[in-house]
Amino acid sequence: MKNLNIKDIAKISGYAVSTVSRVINNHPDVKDETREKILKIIEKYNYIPNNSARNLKRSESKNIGVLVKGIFNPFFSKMVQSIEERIAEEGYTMVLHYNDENSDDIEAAVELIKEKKLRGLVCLGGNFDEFDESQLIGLKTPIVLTSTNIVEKSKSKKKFSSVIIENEKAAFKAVDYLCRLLGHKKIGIITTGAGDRSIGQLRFKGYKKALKQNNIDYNEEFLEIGEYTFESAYKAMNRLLDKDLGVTAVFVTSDIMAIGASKAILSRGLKIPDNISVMGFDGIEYAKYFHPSITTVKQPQEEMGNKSIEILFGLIKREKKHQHIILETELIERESCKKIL
Amino acid sequence: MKNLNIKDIAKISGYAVSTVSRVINNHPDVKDETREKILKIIEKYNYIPNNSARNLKRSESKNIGVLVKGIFNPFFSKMVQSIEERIAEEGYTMVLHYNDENSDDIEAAVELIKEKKLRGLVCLGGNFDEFDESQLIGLKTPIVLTSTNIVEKSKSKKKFSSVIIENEKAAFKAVDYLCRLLGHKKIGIITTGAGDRSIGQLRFKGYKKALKQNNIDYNEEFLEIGEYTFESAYKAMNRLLDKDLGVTAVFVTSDIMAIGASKAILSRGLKIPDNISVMGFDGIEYAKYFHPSITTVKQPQEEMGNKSIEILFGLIKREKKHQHIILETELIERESCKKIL
DNA sequence: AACGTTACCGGAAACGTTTTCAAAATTTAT
DNA sequence: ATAAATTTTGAAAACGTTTCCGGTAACGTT
Repeated sequence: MKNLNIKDIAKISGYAVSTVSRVINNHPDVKDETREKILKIIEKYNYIPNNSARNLKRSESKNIGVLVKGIFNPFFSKMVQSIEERIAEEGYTMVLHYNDENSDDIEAAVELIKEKKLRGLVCLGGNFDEFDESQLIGLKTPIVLTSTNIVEKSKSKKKFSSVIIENEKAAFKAVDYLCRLLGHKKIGIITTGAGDRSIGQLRFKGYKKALKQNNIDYNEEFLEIGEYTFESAYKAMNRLLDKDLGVTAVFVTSDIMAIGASKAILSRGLKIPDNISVMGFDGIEYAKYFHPSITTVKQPQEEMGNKSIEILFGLIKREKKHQHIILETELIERESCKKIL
Repeated sequence: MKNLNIKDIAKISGYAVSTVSRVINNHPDVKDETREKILKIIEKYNYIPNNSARNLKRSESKNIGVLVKGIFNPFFSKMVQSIEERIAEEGYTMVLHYNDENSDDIEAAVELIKEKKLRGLVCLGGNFDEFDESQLIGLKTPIVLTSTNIVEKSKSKKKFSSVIIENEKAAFKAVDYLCRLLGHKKIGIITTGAGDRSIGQLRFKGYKKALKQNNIDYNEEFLEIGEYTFESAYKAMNRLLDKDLGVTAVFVTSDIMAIGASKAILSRGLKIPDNISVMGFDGIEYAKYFHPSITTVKQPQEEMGNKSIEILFGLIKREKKHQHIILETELIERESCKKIL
């Protein structure tokens, strides 16, 4: 029992192929009565239009790409999930691609678009700062950059959309909280460091700014660099502790890493927050269920995902123009930070 | 500068369309010299074949579906990632679909296959026990079921492949360890409970069997049911604790849940493992970095992913038949369990 | 009654490939 | 050298849709 095609349906129903086509695309030019009839037959014979043929004909696919940077960060998993939902709802299909830590993101994006004939692309994370916008110039495929280090270039014609948080500002908020409200003076930092304008470095800037504002000298001994993994942060924290600097707090620029760092602290028999306060970043669920639960700066994940896909569809349907959206973060006070005595 | 098609390349190169087609599909029937020439031109003009057209013509796509059950379990994220890699390597594209907790998995699978014209499908998790194999009967699309509750039906013609662990046995191992090696007698259990033959229930059986083997009576007060989330396990553990049964250990049938449960214990000021030992299941990375790190039964995630995709490609290329593979689990001793005094 | 509109429908030409079949070119055998 | 076998190529027919371009039928208007 091979799959039926539109011709079969046409034959069975007694109408022409074009009419059947019109009903599946619910084109207005068809009488209600015949629409009914044809739909009934389609239903009965369980006919599913061949997508390749459609796409070929329309020379466009119903594929939306999601390019996610970095391995295994639950921060993204959640977003991917809700994005997939929305994509499916709209009748599109999601093609997901992971991009490893050290590959050129913009290149991967362009490649993906061309190869998979994408209708749109959302990039989750990654380094998109100093890329050459001219690479995007031929593409009519809309791109939205989410949770990246992009910064709005004032006058340039927008070739993409973005939805981001202000990393520097958010980091400032976190560290300022540590200094000003909780009275810490010796604050370590564990961040990530690929590129001068990477997210990790942006957050690092916020850290320094907060120190300065609170009249604390920055000491580069307090800085350790890691990657977005438990393990690397665990090691980084151990290095920091080994230096015996007497830090009373540490700002870790991702929750995953904050957990790794906390584990290192706890494993040495130190107490959180009694001996050291730990401040995370991201707002993943894990952080809440660590013990002690981790104080963090929450990025509005759901909103970021929703907004991104909303913008993307606006673009695809040509109802809207490119936009740059900045979302607010929220400091969530939990158990891992406390006032210094 | 619109995209070139095969005709353009043919024209430019001076060969016929069919010859160009042969070189892109590296068909043997073409002289090395002309292959070279044509490849050079393809390269130069950056020609990418139109997938829709190919698929249409070959009446098959290069899409491989991955249907993952349940929301947000890092246990799966990792597998998805490595699966995606392998799929991409083979020149296929992954279409990922999440299936929520309470939908019919087999139905979703069949739907997905038809709609997206999949070349193969791997299902991660889900309930596939008592499904009607006849639903698969028309499909030539190979399916491999991974990490599901499927059990090999002896004589039935295989309509699918599977790669699983023996849940009951693995759970037995965990609980037996608690009883026999560590001397616990009052052991709570938190598991999941959709359906009588769900994974959670299989593990529950292993729990009961271990108790029996160690001459411990099963008391149904010791059982709490939850879902695969931190939150639900957190609550379940609190319910269990509220009953004041004097449990000295608890077996939680997923690491995510074990963490939620641990958090509940710790939040009450109880110590792990001094007051209560916690045994997890799955072997996700987070369990290692929780404090105390959680003793668990590790499923070989990477191997499961690799094996699944290997089988799938064997099937797609018709080099192999359906297989049912059972992988071994490993009990990883960490800090959360200790001998009873 | 004749006309112009409008609503609905059908025919057929694309879309960009792969593949079959046969022809042309080349090699090998005689 | 010629024939036979082999390798390499080209022409053209699909694959299953969408859509343009007309055509018919039904309707209202004068």
